[in-house]
Amino acid sequence: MKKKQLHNFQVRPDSFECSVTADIAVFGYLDNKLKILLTKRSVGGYTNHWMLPGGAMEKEETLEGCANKVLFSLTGFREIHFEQVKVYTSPDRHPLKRVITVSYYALVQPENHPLTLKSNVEEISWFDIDNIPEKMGFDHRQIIHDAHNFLKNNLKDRLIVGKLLPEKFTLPELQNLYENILGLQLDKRNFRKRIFQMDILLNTGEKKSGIKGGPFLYRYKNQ
Amino acid sequence: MKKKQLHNFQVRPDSFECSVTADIAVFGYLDNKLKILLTKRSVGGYTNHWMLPGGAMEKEETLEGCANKVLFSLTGFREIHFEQVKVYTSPDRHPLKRVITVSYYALVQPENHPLTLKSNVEEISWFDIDNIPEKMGFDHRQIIHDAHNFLKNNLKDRLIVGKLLPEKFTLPELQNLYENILGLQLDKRNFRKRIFQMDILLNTGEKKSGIKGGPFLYRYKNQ
DNA sequence: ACAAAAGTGTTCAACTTACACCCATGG
DNA sequence: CCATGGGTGTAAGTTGAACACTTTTGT
Repeated sequence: MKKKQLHNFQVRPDSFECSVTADIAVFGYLDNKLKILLTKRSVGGYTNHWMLPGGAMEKEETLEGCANKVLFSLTGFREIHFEQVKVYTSPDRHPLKRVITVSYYALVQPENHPLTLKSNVEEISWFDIDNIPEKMGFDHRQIIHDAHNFLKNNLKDRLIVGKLLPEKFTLPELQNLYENILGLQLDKRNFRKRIFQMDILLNTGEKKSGIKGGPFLYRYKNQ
Repeated sequence: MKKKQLHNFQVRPDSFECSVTADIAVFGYLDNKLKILLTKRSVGGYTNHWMLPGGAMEKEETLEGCANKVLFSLTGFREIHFEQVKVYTSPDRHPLKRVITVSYYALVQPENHPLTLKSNVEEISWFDIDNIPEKMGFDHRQIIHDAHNFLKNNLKDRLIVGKLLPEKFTLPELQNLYENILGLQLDKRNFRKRIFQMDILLNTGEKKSGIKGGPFLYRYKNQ
């Protein structure tokens, strides 16, 4: 006779276990477009699908540590700052076994992070955020959507987009980045006013050449 | 010879697994104070410590499902709305084994949810949010702190505090609730203006008796 | 009738939005 | 020299903050 399970949800040695992965939505800004970094893997499930870089947490690491390790391993990117976005726990989200995933987002400058093919990666590429592949592995389309929303919301209060631009950039470049993230047009004068009020930029005095109008180059204050 | 692990973080059948729990920060509003619901368990680790209601996810359920089940089992509360707050993955956060937890927050009216001692619960009680026990189980002190911040931030844009009040309430009661969550004093007239602008309240025409001044009772619009 | 709490408007400052022209540079 | 994009200011509307007295009810 099957023993009726007591309603005791304390963790016991034999509590159910599953694998845990970190999936990282790396955003970049390239060709005046907000991009997201996707890979095709040469091993595992979904080998023919684009997916976010991600991988399984191991015994002695935090998920943040895992995210760092995995991202380095799949892309070579190092010392990237992450933030948690959301947990996905649908029982059938992974074809092989029960796996829950935590999504992170990160911002990088593609110029400083050239793409190289590391082992187990078949393809790696930046995709326009509003033009990602139709069929993606797992629930990564949803994860990207949620991460993009998270980024939009963060843009409003905190100001975390420095990482997406090279050290020196022009104000129109910064404005275009904002417009890309938010998906809307901003007024040039009002945008500049807001940015200057924040008092976070330093005019280097240099002008960017090759562009009509001769825009000044700025960089973020502090270090 | 130990086989060197390839840097392949794909999920495999033998990928590391751990238990996953949901911990729920249930907020209530009682005696004009914002409270959080804590339990002492009669089984498992930390039996002498207050802790958040929570428990382990099982094979065929989502974490949200788990949170619902666990909360019902430990408190009898049903059909509560949750939102994810954060994931905690420190390898040594649980004394028995590797366990990661996802925290949720929920809002209830204590009047509608009388506390009863369910099985495996030794004590259950509402605690003032700014006067929680010194020693708590696991990292629950941190989790409560993060959940409270989450609630504060949510209060600013979305308006999700209806669940903390009885169906009919006075504006001073609502204001006191806001002040409790935010931890600051608000101007009566400005508060009323803001709330009325939102156009979410309906004046029932009734007055609450037993209180000098004879305040009107309001309720949220729609259903 | 007195004490306690509810209810009510206005002013000022700060911020947000809309809007048009001149200047610098590249071709 | 002309086309392209960069840079600048002001006025109107909106929002947020400060502030005191009258009305209602309980005791």
